[in-house]
Amino acid sequence: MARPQRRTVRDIRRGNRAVLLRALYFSGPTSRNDLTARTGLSAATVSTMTADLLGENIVVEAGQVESDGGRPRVLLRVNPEYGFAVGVDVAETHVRVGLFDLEMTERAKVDYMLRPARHDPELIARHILAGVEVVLSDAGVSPEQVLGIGVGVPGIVEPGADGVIHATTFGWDGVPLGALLRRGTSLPLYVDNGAKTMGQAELWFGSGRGASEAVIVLLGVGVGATIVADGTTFRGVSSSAGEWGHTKIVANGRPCRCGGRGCLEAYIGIEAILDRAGVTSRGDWEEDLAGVLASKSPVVEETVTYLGVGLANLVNLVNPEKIVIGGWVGVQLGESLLPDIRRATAANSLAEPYAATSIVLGRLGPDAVALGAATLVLEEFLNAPQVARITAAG
Amino acid sequence: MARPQRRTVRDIRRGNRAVLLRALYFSGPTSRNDLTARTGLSAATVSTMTADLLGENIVVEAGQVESDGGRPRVLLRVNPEYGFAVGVDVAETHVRVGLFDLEMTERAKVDYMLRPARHDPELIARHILAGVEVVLSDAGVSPEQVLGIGVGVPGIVEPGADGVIHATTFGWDGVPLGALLRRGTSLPLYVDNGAKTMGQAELWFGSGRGASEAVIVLLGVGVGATIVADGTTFRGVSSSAGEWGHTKIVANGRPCRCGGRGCLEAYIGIEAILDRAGVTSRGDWEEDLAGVLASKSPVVEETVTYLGVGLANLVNLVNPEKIVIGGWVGVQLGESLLPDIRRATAANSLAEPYAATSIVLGRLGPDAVALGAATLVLEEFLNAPQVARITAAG
DNA sequence: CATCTTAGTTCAGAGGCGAAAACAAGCACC
DNA sequence: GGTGCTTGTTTTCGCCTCTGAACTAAGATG
Repeated sequence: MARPQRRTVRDIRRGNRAVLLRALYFSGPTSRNDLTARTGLSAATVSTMTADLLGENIVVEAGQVESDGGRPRVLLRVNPEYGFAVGVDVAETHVRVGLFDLEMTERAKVDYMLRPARHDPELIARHILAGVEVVLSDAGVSPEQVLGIGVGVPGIVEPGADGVIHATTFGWDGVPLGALLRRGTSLPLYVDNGAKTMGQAELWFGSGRGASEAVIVLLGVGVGATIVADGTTFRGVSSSAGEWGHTKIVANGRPCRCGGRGCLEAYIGIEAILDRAGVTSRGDWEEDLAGVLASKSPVVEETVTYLGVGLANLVNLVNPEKIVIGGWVGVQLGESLLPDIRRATAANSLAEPYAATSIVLGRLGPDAVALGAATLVLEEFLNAPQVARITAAG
Repeated sequence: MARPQRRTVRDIRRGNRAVLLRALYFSGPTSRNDLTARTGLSAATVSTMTADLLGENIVVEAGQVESDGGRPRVLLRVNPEYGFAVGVDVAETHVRVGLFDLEMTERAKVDYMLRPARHDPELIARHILAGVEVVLSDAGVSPEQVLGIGVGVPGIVEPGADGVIHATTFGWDGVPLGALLRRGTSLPLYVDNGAKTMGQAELWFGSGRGASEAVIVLLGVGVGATIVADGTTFRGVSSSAGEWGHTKIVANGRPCRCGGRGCLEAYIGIEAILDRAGVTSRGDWEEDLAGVLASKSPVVEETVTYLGVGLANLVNLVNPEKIVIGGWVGVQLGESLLPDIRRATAANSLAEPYAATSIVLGRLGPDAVALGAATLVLEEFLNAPQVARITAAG
């Protein structure tokens, strides 16, 4: 029942151009000849299309490589300075703004600390807008060169132009962050859930690279997941798909801060782990968690079991080829306990889907949220790179 | 990271043809004029394309309708007799083979009872092949008119041409049913999990009609789900996605026939319900369940709660616009308890995704498995209806 | 019967792709 | 250095698809 759209001959060009650009982007420096093989396009088409892209400065030459006996291949690659993307991570404790070139190399960044419980939407919007100006001037990039701004936020982001957010932890219920930002900038905006942007980052540049069906889970203060179907983030009807943390693993179990009972997050969220271990934190959760892990307390094993149950449910329901465990809690747990986590998952999932899944740790650090947010911009660029742009760089 | 394919001008035609045919199929009798509006194609294209389709007998005229003042519109529709599809339901107690025309009207059917525990693959394959011959001759349809055979089976079906099946309840572990059938017929074969074919049927012709993001759950002896993403069944990497019945809702809970503990199926599968109610069945499960429901035993409320938890997990994780409850247990429960089920689901899911979801009962009876299996053939036909076929009908 | 209205068809033109020919640029060898 | 060989890239040409516009079809109306 998929609803295909009508197509016209122009769409072909656009689509093939995206295919070509993606191949170029992900294969690194590549010759035209290789591109015909990789894309399946004819040499003629590759030739004319690369000529266009070179003319628009989207693609640049990148040296030559000799070919045994014949004319050397000219290597091409996407011009990393054709444009830039801003990635923003709005977290509980800080707002981070990063500027990335098209290769996703960070060119500048700036942090704004948030006083606890100070999550005024206006303030956050001001931080973001100020941050954008700062990173641009730090890196010497002009606004015209920026392809867009991606923002990762906690909570659920409604689909639509206003970027309306529901984030219980912030006390935000229906905050139109996108609209607030729109007042201060005319650049394209992409607002998405932070777990999803992190997932996007791991999918494109981290441990999930190349996977077409995957789940990237984020274990931190909150617990979330990004479900990737057919290579793209699965969003569901109102963009909240992947709320794994509040799926129930114990009917009528421990109370959760969401108001429910028995949520996964109520067992393996960092606060839950510490609580179950009887630790009263003095502020440094990472240290606290390390202490629990070192203690050989039964809480560790229980945590692994609960996580295994949660992961197994994903294995059964989603049947991914890869599960990436990210977030700082996830990585800290996984470093020592990955085999146990795998075992616990296997014990709770069906044999066939479990056999098809590999469970790995995330590779990107906590900056992945901002990187992933910038990747939203990159994705758009790779999908529809047709607007001719004027750049000073090159 | 979706990987688009290169396209050539020919693909446009194929794609637009599919768009047109789908519009024609789902809008019923439609004029060319309406089709231009519905498909977005130009009148010229619609004209030439419908001429082709009429010439191939895929589409036929279906009367006229006057248009105020001008030339009357000629109505067109898909020729229901252009081809036929066979749908097969392989269940624990029987094998059912149905023949459907393109409008999915059943033209003939035949049942083969299976003795309990008699699930020899060869036997089942023979039943299916014999059944195909029977329904064809009963309906007076020749094999050349059949577009394909869809088969719904229990258990997990590996992707690939051999249709390899893992069905614990049948004692099948790696049975290549597709290959077995291939020996006896040269018609196109589509083998899929029965819960998925039922889901497909509800999605196309039942309560799920028109939904793009949906979940169709099947409650019966087993418990399963079909996850629909962007209008198509989501299969995961090895085609086993949707194994909802063995997701855990009580870590370390009741033992399940799958060997695990705390599976949803161990609470709301029919055997589990009866067991929890202390009923020792004398064979008629439907009656037993009716008895339990009438008894006002606390088991009923518990069952609703467990189901609510299971559904809530789907709401949170998948964020569907619609959940369809199917399967005979599902319908029997839902008939009296749907409001309670909704309440239990709401209590265990996040507010935003719950608000976006409507929970409804399935509309199609137990025949939906075979119908859905036939729909696999129909789907293929609507996607790529390009092979010119010779038919006697029309 | 002339005119109006709406439906459907035909035709010319633009834009796309691919096959193959042509061109480019090295290497090897005499 | 010239000649042929090999491989990479560009150009040419034919075929295909879509669309807009002109055109034909068919009924209603007065």
